[in-house]
Amino acid sequence: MAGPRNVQLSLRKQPRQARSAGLVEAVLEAAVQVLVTEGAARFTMARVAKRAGVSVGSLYQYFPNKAAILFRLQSDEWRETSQLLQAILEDREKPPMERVRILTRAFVRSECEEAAVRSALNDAAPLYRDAPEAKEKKGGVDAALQHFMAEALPGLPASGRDVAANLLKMTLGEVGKHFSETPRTASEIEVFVDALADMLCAYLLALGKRGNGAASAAAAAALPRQGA
Amino acid sequence: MAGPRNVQLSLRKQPRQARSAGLVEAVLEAAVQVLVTEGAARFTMARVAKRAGVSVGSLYQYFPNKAAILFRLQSDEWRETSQLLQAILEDREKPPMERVRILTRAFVRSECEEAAVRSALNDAAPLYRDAPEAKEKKGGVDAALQHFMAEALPGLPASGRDVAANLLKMTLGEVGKHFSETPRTASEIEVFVDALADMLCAYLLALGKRGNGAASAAAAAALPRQGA
DNA sequence: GCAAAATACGACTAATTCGTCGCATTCGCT
DNA sequence: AGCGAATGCGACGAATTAGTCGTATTTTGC
Repeated sequence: MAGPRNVQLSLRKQPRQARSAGLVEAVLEAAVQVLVTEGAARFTMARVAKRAGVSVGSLYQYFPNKAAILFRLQSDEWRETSQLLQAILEDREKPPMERVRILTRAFVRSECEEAAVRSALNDAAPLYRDAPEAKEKKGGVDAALQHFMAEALPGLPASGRDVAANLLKMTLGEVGKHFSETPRTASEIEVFVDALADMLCAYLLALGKRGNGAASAAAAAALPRQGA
Repeated sequence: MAGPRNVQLSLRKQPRQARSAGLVEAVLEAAVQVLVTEGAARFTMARVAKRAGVSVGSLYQYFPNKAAILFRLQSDEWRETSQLLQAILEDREKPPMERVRILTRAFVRSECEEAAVRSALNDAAPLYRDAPEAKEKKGGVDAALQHFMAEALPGLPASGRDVAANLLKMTLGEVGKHFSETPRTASEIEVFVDALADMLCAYLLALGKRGNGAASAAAAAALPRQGA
């Protein structure tokens, strides 16, 4: 198998003074810019340091290695979009299907707005993907999605809802990745986002109509419930 | 932006003698093994040469650079799955929705069977992604998909069919990628593949109903929900 | 103001890796 | 056999880069 051996992703030292906190901020900002302007392959500690107006040694005061910086950037992105999506899912004012539509729009839009960063981060993902810290970091929306599915498809057994929730998350995430990787015009995006939302809604509606099918419940039982 | 500058992906020289043709084969096979056992990051010309029992210089006789080998592997994969999917799409014996289901199954299954190679190739993709040769190489299934959509959704305008076809391809491809990257048990895969097929079928059916009820109503009736 | 701790610096090392080049070997052919 | 072309070889040069370490500077607590 593959995999770098540097598995330390957490901060090496907490910044205690104001200047060091500022330094960390500057580094993260510079890292984004290096990623965007140079691409993942040319993302280098030296380049980040130069762009941040800081020395290489200072970088290593707070980040144990290159992967740690990239992982931090990815984590921040995840947290932000996670909150965004969560808020949409929990807005009980709107009917479920409309929420799905809004969610899709919001997600793909955000993916496209920051396409350059996301795409470069994806390219760099192998560097931190196998680290233990990275394993559990993505479960922000899961709980909200669970609740949403329970609300939208009450007739379905919990196992079936889990499958649907996972499929939804997976589809949205992966297709979103694709959007960040291949540039499109605004109008193309509009069209595709609508189609994507159509697809997701059609699936959920079909599930709802089918109600609690025995067959799907049995099949879904093979899947481990998520959460916790 | 990003991007390596080596844009030469085609063979540097055609092998004219039997031994050189064998060498190219050995190299490609060794490349796959290096990719699988060492991962994309440690994919090196020296390692490929060693594994193939060949010298570095010989590698460069036929491949202008590292990216060329990787691109060749990717192209071969594309060609193979392309043919597989095309055959399924063109099998007019079966009703359209069943074809979608079979297609989904076949695609995800192939993605999982060679998960290690595919995943590593994806990690290495940035090396050859931006090359001009890579731009147009993926259009193998497009024509077959067009025909299929025309057959399955005759009531829809051509533009709508194009969007749907693209969304289908995109979804299948990206979700497939996800399957190759995150290992799962066989039963988990079964469940997800069924759900994915459900989603795609639900989408197509919804499109059919919206566009023109008559022709696609027949297709709707043929929806096989294969549980168990 | 002063000592100790925190922070910042950047030259340097060690390692890796791409791709070349001149020379050796084998093949196809007469 | 023997000649030219094709093929194979691998040491080597050049470039890049992750991460360290001893030293210099700044801040904090008093």
